[in-house]
Amino acid sequence: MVRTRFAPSPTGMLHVGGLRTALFAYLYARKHKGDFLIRIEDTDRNRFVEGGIEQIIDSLSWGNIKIDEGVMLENNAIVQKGEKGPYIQSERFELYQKYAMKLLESGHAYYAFDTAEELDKMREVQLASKQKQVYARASMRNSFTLSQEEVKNLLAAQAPYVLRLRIPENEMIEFDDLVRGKVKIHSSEVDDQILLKSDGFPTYHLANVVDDYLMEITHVIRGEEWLPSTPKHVLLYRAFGWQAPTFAHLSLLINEQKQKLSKRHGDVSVTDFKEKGYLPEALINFIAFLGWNPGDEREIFSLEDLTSEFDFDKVSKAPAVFNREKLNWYNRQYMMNMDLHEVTRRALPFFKHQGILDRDEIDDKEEFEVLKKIVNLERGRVDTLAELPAAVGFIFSDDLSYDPGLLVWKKSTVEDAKDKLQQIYNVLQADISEEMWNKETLEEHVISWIKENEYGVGDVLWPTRVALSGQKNSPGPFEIAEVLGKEKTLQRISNALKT
RNA sequence: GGCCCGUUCGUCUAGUGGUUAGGACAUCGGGUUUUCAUCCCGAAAACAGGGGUUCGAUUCCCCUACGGGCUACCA
Repeated sequence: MVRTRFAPSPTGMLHVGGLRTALFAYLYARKHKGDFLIRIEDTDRNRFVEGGIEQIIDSLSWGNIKIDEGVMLENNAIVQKGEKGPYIQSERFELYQKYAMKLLESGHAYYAFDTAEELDKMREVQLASKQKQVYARASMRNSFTLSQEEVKNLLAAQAPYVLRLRIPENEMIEFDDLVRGKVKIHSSEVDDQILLKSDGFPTYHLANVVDDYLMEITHVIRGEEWLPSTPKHVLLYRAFGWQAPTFAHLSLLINEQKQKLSKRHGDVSVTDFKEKGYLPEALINFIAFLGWNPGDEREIFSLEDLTSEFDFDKVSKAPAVFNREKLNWYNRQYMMNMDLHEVTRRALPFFKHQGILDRDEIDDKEEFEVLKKIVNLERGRVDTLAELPAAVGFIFSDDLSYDPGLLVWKKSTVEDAKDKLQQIYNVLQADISEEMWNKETLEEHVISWIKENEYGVGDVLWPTRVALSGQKNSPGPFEIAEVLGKEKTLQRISNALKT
């Protein structure tokens, strides 16, 4: 039974890199009919952000990543589900104490009483003498350098202490990584990691290992930044006598400048992309392809497709640049190919935001149908949902202001343009009833009328389109006319005649 | 500084000893189209460098360079 987990700290927004890590963990679990769980790693009380947990889970569910176990949201309230809980580390406080004590008893952990200043000094000296930057066990104040008596006294006097992991001497620590293969690090490079802080809270390393074991996690899927500390984790599993899970360390997401994706250089959080009008399907598809591919030339993958095809043997080791252009392309693909009703529904909040609508839900069926047509006009011409309201703004504007010269097609003249507009006005007025007013009928009729009169198509259609849109570039005149309806269409043509 | 990880077109990548090194985004050119967008066709564009191993290296090994990560009582 495969069990994977995503274990964020509640420090605020979910980073797109975090979304990708969660996605890969989710996909792997799904593919193997296992469970995907969420655990909150809030052992650092200084980094807690109010509402952080909700936001992260919210972002995951926006991306359609379903949580099987652990921390989730129900009616916007945090709930925990599953047999292995609690799933929030601050609620598991005693547990870590207990396991830390076991390590102490078995000699894998020891007391250390050094102050922050002493540790700073140690590092300073090491740096100056070009020694390794690891805890100098032999020259600091700890179970090794102090007598049992002294340790006992310090403890009795309630002196602050930490528990450190005793790293074995002169040993090559090896582990297999699903994306990197065999990784080896010599124990002399590994620090005597603090396991229990002086405030009694565990560090990531202890809590992570204890929880992954207790929650029966089979595959630890996380970012590359954890690779250097994995030997500590391997040693911890061994010290406890537990079998270590399988590791998979994902490469990082970087920006165009090849640096770690960060807030300073633009959008990084999932909410940013949601608010910019990206479709979750597009973001997920794009992000999955940053470091993974199916091995052939297909590019459009639904979450279901990804679930069945994802595997770590096709995950690349190199970091990937988060390229906005490609994301935009994906988003367009999804906007164009998604069911119009659905796209429109999702665009509603953006229309509201732009003040075109006064609400983000529409119950009236007819009103919604009209909006669908409006959305359809521009959905293939914009990158995101957020750009839609502005793009269709001309539909809602009752007086378009544009340079009359814009009505003139190529080498034609103002007079000719107006002549054509007057003629088309008459034709539409007389020949096409309200009932027959749709783009197919309009096009059929107008085009044959143009042919009969041997007019140039552009000579008629260009001024008509400009009269209806007021813009140099826009959808075609028949599409716009359909959305506008007969009355408004004629009104706009007549307005153009007056310019 | 030390350790670890990485390196194929500008970008995402395919490729696992013998290929005209393929695709996608972006770019440029052409076509369809009343404009834009779409669509179609085409072009330019890459194996970081140096040593090995081999009949033969993008592919395997080593070194160098470059990039990144870690080096906290943060995760």
